Amino acid sequence: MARNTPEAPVLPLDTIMSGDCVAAMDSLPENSVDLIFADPPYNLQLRGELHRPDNSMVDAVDDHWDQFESLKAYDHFTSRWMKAARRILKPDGAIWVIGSYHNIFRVGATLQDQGFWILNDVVWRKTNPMPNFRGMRLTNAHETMIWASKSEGAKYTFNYEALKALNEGTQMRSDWTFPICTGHERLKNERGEKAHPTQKPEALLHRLLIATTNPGDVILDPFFGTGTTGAVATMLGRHFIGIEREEEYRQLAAERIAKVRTLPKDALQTTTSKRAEPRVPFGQLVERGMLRPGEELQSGNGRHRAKIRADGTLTGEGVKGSIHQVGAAYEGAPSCNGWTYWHFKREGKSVSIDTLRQQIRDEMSKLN
Amino acid sequence: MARNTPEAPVLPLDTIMSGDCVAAMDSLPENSVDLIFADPPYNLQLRGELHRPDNSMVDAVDDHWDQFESLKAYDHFTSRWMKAARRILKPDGAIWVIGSYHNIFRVGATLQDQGFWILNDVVWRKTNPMPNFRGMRLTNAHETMIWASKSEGAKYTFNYEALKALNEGTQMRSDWTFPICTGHERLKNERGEKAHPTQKPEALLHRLLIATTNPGDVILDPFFGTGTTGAVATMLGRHFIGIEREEEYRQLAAERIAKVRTLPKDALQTTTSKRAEPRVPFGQLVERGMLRPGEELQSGNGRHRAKIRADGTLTGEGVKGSIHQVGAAYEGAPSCNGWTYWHFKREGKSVSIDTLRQQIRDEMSKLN
DNA sequence: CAGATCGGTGAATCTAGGG
DNA sequence: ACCCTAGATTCACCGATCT
Repeated sequence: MARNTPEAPVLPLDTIMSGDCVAAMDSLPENSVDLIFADPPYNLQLRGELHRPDNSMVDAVDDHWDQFESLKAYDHFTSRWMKAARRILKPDGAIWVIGSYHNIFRVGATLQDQGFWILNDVVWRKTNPMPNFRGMRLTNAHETMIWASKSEGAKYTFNYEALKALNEGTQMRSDWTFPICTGHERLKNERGEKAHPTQKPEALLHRLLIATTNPGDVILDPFFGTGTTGAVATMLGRHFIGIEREEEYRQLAAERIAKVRTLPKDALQTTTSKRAEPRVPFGQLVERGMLRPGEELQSGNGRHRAKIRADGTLTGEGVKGSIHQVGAAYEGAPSCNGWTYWHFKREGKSVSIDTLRQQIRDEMSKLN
Repeated sequence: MARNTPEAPVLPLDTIMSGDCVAAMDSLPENSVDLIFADPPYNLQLRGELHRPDNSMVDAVDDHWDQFESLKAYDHFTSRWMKAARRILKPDGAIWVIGSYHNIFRVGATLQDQGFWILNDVVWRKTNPMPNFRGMRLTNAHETMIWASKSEGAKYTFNYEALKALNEGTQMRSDWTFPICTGHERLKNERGEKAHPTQKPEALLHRLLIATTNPGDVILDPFFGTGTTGAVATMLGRHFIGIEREEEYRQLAAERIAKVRTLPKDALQTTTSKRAEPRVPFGQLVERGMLRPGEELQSGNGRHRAKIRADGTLTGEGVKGSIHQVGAAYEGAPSCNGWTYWHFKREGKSVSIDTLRQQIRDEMSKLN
């Protein structure tokens, strides 16, 4: 618990410090904060401009604070802030760091090198990531968070039951699904543009703080930005200490947090969202070996046949395409539900491929 | 393509090499394999197997030093096998490495340090992970795979359209959901126990090989285990080279792969990208009389017009140039795909000039 | 007013090939 | 090495406006 007593040196609770985060952390007493949440620059290495297929331009992260000269310079930066963070962390405290593949491997290795003990890596799956516009790679649809205690064997905080409750009674997994921060939650500047390029969703911090802190704990965020950590900490009855170099962000964060009211104790309810049935791509039946490339499907009416290819498309009678496209072409129809149209043979019987989809859905319904 | 000709040194295709993977890789010619898939040991306490960099003795010491030494040894091990792998990889080849939070950060950092260029990190979400029995942490429900090219700017293989097809028409994301390897797919030893502790599901390799290799490519797996990579590569018409130290695993893998049949060629064909299609100059439509000089084209949105000239350029509204240049100028856009932008009239209907290009391409494909 | 339509946008290492 | 040009390329969601 945080308490400013004569024994415990005074902490600047619920305030936003300015200046360089290393200097600011060095000014705080050692072994004094319960949790550190760090969202450091990712060291994205932009090349030129990127346009969407409709020719509109993508507003990319090109801020000066994300520019580093080399991997070595980034490692040096990481080492410095992490060492300062480690000093002020209580022995039983913990740290979270979020990043993408550009920086997270350097971050994770540095954590281990400094004696932190990794407890989990958590994947934030974005429901609505930005697509890969040029079709050159996979859609970058997740970010990685590392959760680590100060050292091996330390008694970290983990509210197992609370998380289990958040997850409707089954253990919380290491993959968390949330939308990116958009809409009214996204802070705007006076010009109506996004105020900060990388504002994190409050839902992410909500789960993280419920999981690994208790009411009254002190959470330090050395890259405070527009203060999501402070807003959620305040709402959940925790204390925060923010550090942010940019005056504009400090100002916005302070205004934002001033509006937040701490929830009454009994109000921390789970937001359970019922979801539609998950979409199952036909290709998954092939990947999983439920159907084999080269195998033949028959239409339910028995009139048509098509062969499965390795990428989950069908081919036959001069047509290629998805199960829906080929079904529609065969029937001369504008559209066709391939899931009910196509059948396969098992033990002499004709079975709808939809039964295989149902098997996968049954598995998936156990996930988030 | 893999071929053993006098020019290309002989590769031990579709075989399992024995011994230490570094020694085995060092015996292969440089720049010779298309893809490396590596599933290295995760365990950081590998003292017996690892060569200590300084040959110092490991005895009872404090935890921190012990952890540091073991990280150092693991890094050394990683560095060695990765360097050997890098030498035999073709300049336009790529590597995949799979791991968990115990080792993946060290692996990723080493990849970057050695000059590999990360293309994506991919999360394998397990539908049925082992629960965390003690309730002390989150259920560890995923593993991380890193996909990297040999160097920045290298021309890696990525079958974008095939993956999009596998995902039923939308871009494949960086999170892949599959069950862990169980049931009949899981190899058993004579005692009925699981033969290998970390056998990977074939579905994972199926997607990975469809995504980043072509039929005939050579895939090397330095930690072959029970040969999932070899089994799936064989099924998909790719070549493999396995390296495995344990006699028992080699034996099981060989038996397993011997039972696999390569899929027929037509099942292996996957959806291709337009980028791979032969280039057709617009002027050819004019030369062939499909469009006539002097004829007018309209933009798809109906707002603009241009006249065709005999050399296959367009003119109108004070602009001259290629179909792309004039479209871009009209729209005030940085670029424009003239093939989809421009339309002509036939029998009262507006038809995209791209349909004419397709006619020529269809003719050309018959010449092969 | 409900529903349809349209425009905007998000941590991105985002082209290929010929001269 | 650079320069230029052809031409390929997007998903989920939010909010404002229109019907």
